[in-house]
Amino acid sequence: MTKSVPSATTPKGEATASRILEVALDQFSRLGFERVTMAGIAEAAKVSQPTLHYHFQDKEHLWRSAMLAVGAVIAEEERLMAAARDASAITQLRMAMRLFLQISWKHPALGRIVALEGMAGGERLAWLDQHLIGPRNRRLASIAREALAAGDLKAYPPEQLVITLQTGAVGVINLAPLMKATFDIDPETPAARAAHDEMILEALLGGFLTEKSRNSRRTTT
Amino acid sequence: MTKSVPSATTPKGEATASRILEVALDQFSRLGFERVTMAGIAEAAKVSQPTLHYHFQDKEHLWRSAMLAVGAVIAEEERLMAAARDASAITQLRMAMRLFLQISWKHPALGRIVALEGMAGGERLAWLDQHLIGPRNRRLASIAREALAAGDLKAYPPEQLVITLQTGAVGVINLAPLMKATFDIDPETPAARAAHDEMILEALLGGFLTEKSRNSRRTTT
DNA sequence: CCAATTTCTGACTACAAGATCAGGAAATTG
DNA sequence: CAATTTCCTGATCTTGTAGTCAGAAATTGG
Repeated sequence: MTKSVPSATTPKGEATASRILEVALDQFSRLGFERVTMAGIAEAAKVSQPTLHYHFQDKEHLWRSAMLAVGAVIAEEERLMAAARDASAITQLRMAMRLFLQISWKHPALGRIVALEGMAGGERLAWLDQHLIGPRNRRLASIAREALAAGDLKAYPPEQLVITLQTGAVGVINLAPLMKATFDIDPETPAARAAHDEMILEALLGGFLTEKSRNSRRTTT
Repeated sequence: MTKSVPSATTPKGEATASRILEVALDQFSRLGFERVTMAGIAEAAKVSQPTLHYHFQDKEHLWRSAMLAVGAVIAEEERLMAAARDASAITQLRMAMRLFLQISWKHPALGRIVALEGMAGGERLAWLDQHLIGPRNRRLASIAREALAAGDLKAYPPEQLVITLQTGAVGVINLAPLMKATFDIDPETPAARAAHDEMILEALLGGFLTEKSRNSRRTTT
């Protein structure tokens, strides 16, 4: 679009760029776009502030680059989902939830960013919707619609169902600071995490299943 | 604490102050603290920017005042809950969820702010925890613990359970802009809202109940 | 209707943060 | 190892925004 950045061509350059991206992703996801300062990122990445502008034109570009880094993770998820395209809709949905949890633990940034921008609206949400979450969520909704038609899901609007499942699943993960403040609990603890995963897959997802599909449950890792 | 604001003593003054509060609450909850500008609030409230400083010392105080305004709503909720202190824990929990939904629709600001600050951590979260959400959540958790002991709830950590229920319940409400962007759906529509409430109370909450308590369900409005 | 008090504003200041640029350091290449 | 290119930084500019202040406007009470 604009004069593309000298796009790192040297190992050294790429190393710094990716270090910056890592820090940026973490901060953006935890604090949101405006609360993050270029100087803060620079400091955490052990570079001077203008270096950020060398590798990524401006804050907006840096944000997008960080998002695309997460995008790679989603792509991976999609790939795994595609491998199971023949399975029943309800099986795909279960698998999607399991994957969603895995990813959310490994990259909490994604869920937090979606929450932040999804509440605010605006250009960044539009970009996220177009490039990252839109297609995925629409696909999930259509799978839910299928499952509903097959009588495996209770009869609720698939879009609301999908969003509710996801927000419920990542609530505890996103709100880790709140959990700490209110209950003095760290959800990242292996025990807490295991309990959470089971709770989401059994109780939360289970609540949306019909009796029929709940009984025919299989393969639970 | 500091020299208290001339604390509105004239009808005119109180009127503007509350108009400012209303605007501030809306903007803070939708955008988060830093994305909101004093000038923006002033404009929306049809006053000059220094007026904000006249009624509320600074941005921080304005934010807190706005939060306390929501606090009044929570207090009301607490009052209603207190009236049912004799009911079984599981009944109280059901009632709490119904109230939570009602409040969330009427004052979406609360849920959004908790989400925003609960992810970021920091001083404002500490303040929120202390003044608004902490006591309430701890009480809910202890009710959940009771219900669990009574064999009405599946055996998951009550704290995580409570947060998951809440985040699931408000997900669609908080993420209204995302629903619009991705699905072109407006969750505020009476139909969508009714479907959502039913979904939360039946499926979401239902998923966490034991068979025992699910069968003995009563009074559903 | 006048004086006192509260309410509000225009003009201004201070400062934080994003962005720019000239030039130096480091790496790469022939 | 010299030339060239990439990478990085200190210094500086610019802008947006919170906050101040003197005084005008409006409101209230006698």
